[in-house]
Amino acid sequence: MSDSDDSKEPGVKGTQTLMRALDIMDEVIDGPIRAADLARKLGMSKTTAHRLVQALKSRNYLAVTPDGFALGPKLLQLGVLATEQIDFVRIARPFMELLSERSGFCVFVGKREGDFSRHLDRVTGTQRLRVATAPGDRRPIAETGLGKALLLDEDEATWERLYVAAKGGKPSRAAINSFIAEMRAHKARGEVWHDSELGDGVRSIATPVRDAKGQICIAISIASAAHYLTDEVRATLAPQVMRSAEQIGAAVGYNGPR
Amino acid sequence: MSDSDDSKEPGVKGTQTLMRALDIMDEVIDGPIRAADLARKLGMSKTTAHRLVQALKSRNYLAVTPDGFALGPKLLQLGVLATEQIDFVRIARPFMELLSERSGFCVFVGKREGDFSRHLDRVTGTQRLRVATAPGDRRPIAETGLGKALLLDEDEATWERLYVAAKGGKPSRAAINSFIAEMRAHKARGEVWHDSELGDGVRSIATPVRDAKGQICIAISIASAAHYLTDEVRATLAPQVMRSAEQIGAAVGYNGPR
DNA sequence: ATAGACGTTCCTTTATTTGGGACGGGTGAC
DNA sequence: GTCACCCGTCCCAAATAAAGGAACGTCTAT
Repeated sequence: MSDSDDSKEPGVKGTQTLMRALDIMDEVIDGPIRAADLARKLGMSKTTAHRLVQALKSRNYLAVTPDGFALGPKLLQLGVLATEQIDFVRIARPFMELLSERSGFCVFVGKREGDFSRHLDRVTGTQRLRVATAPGDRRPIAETGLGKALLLDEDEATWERLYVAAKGGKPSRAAINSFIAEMRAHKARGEVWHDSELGDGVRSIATPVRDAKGQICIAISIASAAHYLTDEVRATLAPQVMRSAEQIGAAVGYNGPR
Repeated sequence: MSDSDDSKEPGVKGTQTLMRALDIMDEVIDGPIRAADLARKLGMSKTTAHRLVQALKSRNYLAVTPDGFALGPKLLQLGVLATEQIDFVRIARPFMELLSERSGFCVFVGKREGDFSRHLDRVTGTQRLRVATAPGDRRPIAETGLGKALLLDEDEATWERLYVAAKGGKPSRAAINSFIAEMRAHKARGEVWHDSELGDGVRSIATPVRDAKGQICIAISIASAAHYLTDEVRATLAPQVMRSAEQIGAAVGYNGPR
């Protein structure tokens, strides 16, 4: 299965050897595979497949198993280091710009910091009215759409705790239950539809982005005044936001629910 | 930091392009680096470095940052998948065989399973007297040398809990304290020196193996009758066991304490 | 304004990679 | 038991792919 490599990648020229080796890596992703099978699948001679596989193995990018070649230990190392080096914001940027351009709204990205959400970056849309939230802002996580998106994987006890924390005082039982009910709806939808409780008429659509481990690492959102982001507009935009989040997820290695 | 790649790797022939690309990956491991610097460091023309870097980037093995090139999102994906595919036992095998050959003793490998340690594999040494533990055996984790090695990163409360669990009944406070004191010594040494409390005269030297995340993933041990594994022999073998564990760690991507 | 550094593109030469072919070993069928 | 088939491995001549010199545009620091 997997996608047969039909597409003639535009690929940089003058790197056939490298590209073929990386093609091999892509095949091995699907599980251990025999060198001879690689040659067939990728349309190269047995000799070439053999040579590349040996090279990859000598660098520990591949490991030998009784079932053929599998991903090697070097990838464990690189994977961990990549996690430290990768800057999710930078990767997300181009997708955010695209989303902003298409929708005309401001797009935000943020991550969780303990019980808070930190706004990391934004792309200002063409909209005249701008939401004031600036990169760097930190807000109680249960208070913002972005924050709530970051919480979709948490359990209800955590939702309650953070909601209470966000409210500072002691919200009524009814308020808490109402919040949890909303969160359930967001979770079911996979996307947060947020109306600010501050009465400033700010509305947002926020969606979590998942990393290679399937965990929520950041979230993106579109925010504007309810005047612009009407129910109707929201219904139109919601799928777009979600698609953008999915694309960013794919860019950071998310493989989809498994 | 890291070994400068001075050595003319024996490397498979007919893969210059691939090797150079992987050399680039190795350089990028140390942090974002500029294409021109890569060309200098690796002794290739700026053009070549540029071409390879572009190719790597097009496959998401590298990402662009303001500071140069960094590890890319593809590695996140591969890292996670590799974790699932990699068979620690298979990787450890050759090192265990070497250790067994050099020391003459039985070598074991095992992993943690909750509150138990599971023996996964062994290499039978030249020793006539063999320790009965067979692959597949499961023992209370605080009861074996291998198990204790797997616990070196745990806190003292956990040590106590597992010791009590291993003892079944309620060991005396003195026994518990003595166990914890021993564990402290093992931890400081980075290696477990174990004498069976079962009175069967079994002795072992066990050392944890760390994975790419620095976490203890498996442990290896040498075990034999105290008659063979005398204090003197143990002192000689201990460093060998530790070196083997370190080599296995390196093979699974451990980067050393950071 | 100038000099240096970086990223990028183009083009020719060269050396690297390619793949056919052959060998040895292992496995299963007959 | 022999035979046929498929695997991984090795060798070598041919040809293609990759190397790198040179030149350009841009940006920054001097």
